[in-house]
Amino acid sequence: MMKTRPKYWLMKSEPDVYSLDDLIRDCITCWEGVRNYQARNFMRDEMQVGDLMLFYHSRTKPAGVAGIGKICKKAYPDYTAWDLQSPYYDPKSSPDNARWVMVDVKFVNKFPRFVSREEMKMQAGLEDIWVLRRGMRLSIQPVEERHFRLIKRLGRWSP
DNA sequence: GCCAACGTTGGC
DNA sequence: GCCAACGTTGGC
Repeated sequence: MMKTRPKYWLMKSEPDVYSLDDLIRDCITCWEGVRNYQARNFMRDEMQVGDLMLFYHSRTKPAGVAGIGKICKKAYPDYTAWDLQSPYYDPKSSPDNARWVMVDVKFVNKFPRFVSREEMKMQAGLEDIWVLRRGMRLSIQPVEERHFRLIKRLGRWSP
């Protein structure tokens, strides 16, 4: 049986840098600054317009899922990589040969209940979600549909 | 702020 | 191409 493409994602952001509330303000944002090959490959090769993502707040207390966004533009070159002023500048990337990509994400929903990492760890059915794996620090992760459904239920999202 | 677990770099 | 050293991530 052929493995199906993931349609759900978890994307990490440090709220001090960019939070879900920032996305509410902006409505749409470009997800710049991903500088990890595995994460890039997920965006470049697998993400499609219409996919839903869990907006995960990392490096904060508490960490966890704040809400939902939707991929609204497929992968295109991350131009911050060739912007000398950008913290994401990478001399190995250029307009002729873009090494990094980004997607655009549109705001969908802020959970009525923040779903903390602690709660996720307690939750039966989430034992094998990537984000809870030991040592897992990938900033873009595929999420199984059953995990996505469970988390949006915990967040009391009823579209 | 500590530090374990990763990912990347570069000497050999 | 190995692997030690270094830099980063991110929970705690």
